[in-house]
Amino acid sequence: MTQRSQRGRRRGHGRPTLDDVARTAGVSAITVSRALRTPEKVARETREVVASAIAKVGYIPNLVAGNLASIKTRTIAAIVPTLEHSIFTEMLQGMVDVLRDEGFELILGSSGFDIREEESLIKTFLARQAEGIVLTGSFHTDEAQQLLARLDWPVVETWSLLGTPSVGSVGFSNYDAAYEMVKHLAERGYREIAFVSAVTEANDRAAERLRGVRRALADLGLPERAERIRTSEFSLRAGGESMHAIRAACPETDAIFFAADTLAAGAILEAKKCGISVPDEIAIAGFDDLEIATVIDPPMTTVRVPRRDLGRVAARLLIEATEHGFGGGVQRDLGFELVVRGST
Amino acid sequence: MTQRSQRGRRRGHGRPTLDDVARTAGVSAITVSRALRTPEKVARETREVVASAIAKVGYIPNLVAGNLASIKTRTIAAIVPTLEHSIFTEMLQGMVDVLRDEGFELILGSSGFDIREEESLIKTFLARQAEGIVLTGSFHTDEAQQLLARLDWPVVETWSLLGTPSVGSVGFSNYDAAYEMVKHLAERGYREIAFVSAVTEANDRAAERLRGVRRALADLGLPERAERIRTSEFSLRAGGESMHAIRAACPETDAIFFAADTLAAGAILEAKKCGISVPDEIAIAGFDDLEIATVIDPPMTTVRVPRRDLGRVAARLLIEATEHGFGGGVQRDLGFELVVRGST
DNA sequence: ATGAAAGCGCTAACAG
DNA sequence: CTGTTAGCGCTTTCAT
Repeated sequence: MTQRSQRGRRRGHGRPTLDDVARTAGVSAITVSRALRTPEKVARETREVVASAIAKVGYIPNLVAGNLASIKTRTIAAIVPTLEHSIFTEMLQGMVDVLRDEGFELILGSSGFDIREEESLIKTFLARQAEGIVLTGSFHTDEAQQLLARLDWPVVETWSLLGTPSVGSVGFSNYDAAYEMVKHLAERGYREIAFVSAVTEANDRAAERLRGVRRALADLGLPERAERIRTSEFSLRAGGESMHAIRAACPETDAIFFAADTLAAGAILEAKKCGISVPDEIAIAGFDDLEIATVIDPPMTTVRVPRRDLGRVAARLLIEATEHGFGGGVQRDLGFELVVRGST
Repeated sequence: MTQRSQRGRRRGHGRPTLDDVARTAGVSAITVSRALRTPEKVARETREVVASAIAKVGYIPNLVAGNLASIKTRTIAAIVPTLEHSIFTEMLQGMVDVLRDEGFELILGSSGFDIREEESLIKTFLARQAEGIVLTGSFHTDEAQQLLARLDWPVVETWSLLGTPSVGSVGFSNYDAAYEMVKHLAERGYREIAFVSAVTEANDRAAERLRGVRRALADLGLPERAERIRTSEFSLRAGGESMHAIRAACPETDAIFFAADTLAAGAILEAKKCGISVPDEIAIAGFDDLEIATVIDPPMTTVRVPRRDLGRVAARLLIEATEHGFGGGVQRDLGFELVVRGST
């Protein structure tokens, strides 16, 4: 029927194609294509013939060819800083949940908190024709930013509301959240407050939280001391170590606000181990509201952030953008919630 | 030059193509392609002309077209049960690390511990021409198994060594690990041992661990009581609840082996809260060796598993298989390590 | 070192 | 409801 079958294959993987199905069903290729993608446009009888031909030859559609022909890939890319923090993987789970429902697939990249690597991943995902890209935060390389702007590629930023990505931002105010926490600590009577964050360079979330802490300290007339503003690795152990370091440098410190529950939980565990009473000797606050915040003793005051919804909303925005166009760039403030528990 | 440019575009996304670059560089499309993929086969001078043409028109390669033409996608798919357990996301981080180095991309699926959903994801990833698939465990639907076998598609199974996937298995013996832990508990003098696992249906890892526990109890002449063999949700809270439930049903229980550190940690935290002494009143053992096992008080006896390496080795096996063929199916036992700490 | 021609396997466009 | 034709944008094959 086709040239290919008469001359024998010269390229290709040798697996059955639409043409093979069409030939054994006695219809044209486009009819098979329709039977698969828009069955309602194909006669019931034809559909059945096609279905059995598909089964007979063991046909599996080649979406790469379909994607090329239709200029649509139904693929969304996401770039997260790491797969080792559950806040990001929970967001990804939210994304995957809605993408799957809508027939999209997820290509995943992990940048290691390095915006140069992020840029490289973006380029790869553009070449792979991802129909949308989800980024973490709003801080990227100039080149990445310019590239995406020039191409007007659909982009959603998450965890922050500071950027102006083409499709939109889905996040909350890291500044406000940090500000609120310091305010809460002040209201509880703590005056010698320390702040520990994990990564800060090229991380606008961390930078905003720090800014919020500083502003709140200033507004509330509380002392800010450089020895009490620290960064730390991301681990339970590092949380405990930071606590000790701060208490060594500034023994009068009465509260520590950690920018991640993992750090704060590490501090609470370490405090217990050393017989340091929380919150009497030192108050501890976290950020994220991981499950451990609820079961640790004392339960931890923290900031609840809607990580799974971040992913869900980001995915929905992007899908809608690819299907109905986009413009302007929306801002979805999913908010945060100060959760006060016994550790402060 | 081309038909397309003379008649105006009728399809396509309108972005610059290889032909556009070729035209502005005054060379043929294939030369541009070579300059990009095998620069050493193109004259220095030509390369430079091409490079500036690429910059001038703002060309971005379309890998979908390239993939179709070359019948290679440099894409690997992974299906994990959930993105909410760090053991799986750490494995994924390991995969991503080597895939990226080798110029492969990761398409991600999350099955929700449902092998029917896994089957559906497999079909999608086949259609998307993933060059290899990484699965979790060796228990899949019959249809999925038959499909993969019939197509002889490159598959690696992780976390288990029980299956016979086309490329190989990367895991450890869940049976032996559980057996060893019970043996350890017995050696410590515990005789009334409980076992709590998370999901068990369609989960060969959990099933093997249970089998190992039973066999060990029998071999060591220890009592096995149905009330002490439980399944539980996966959370810290559920770990604590399971501990209480077991102690209520069998007060003589002197040790609980949890099939996940998260459960065990929840039990230790809850025990402390209730003034139950670990390990004196009840010993607690876990599985995974998450960081919390090292910082909790008392530190937790557990089984260390090489999650990151699981991903790395799986990725390498698959890449090698796609590049140099495969046959037989190798077995990579990455082992486990019993880590004895203060909780037993 | 460079090019022409012929696909890769599918779908959009336009009939009928 | 079904078919024909012409690509989608790239790489393979075979020349030169």
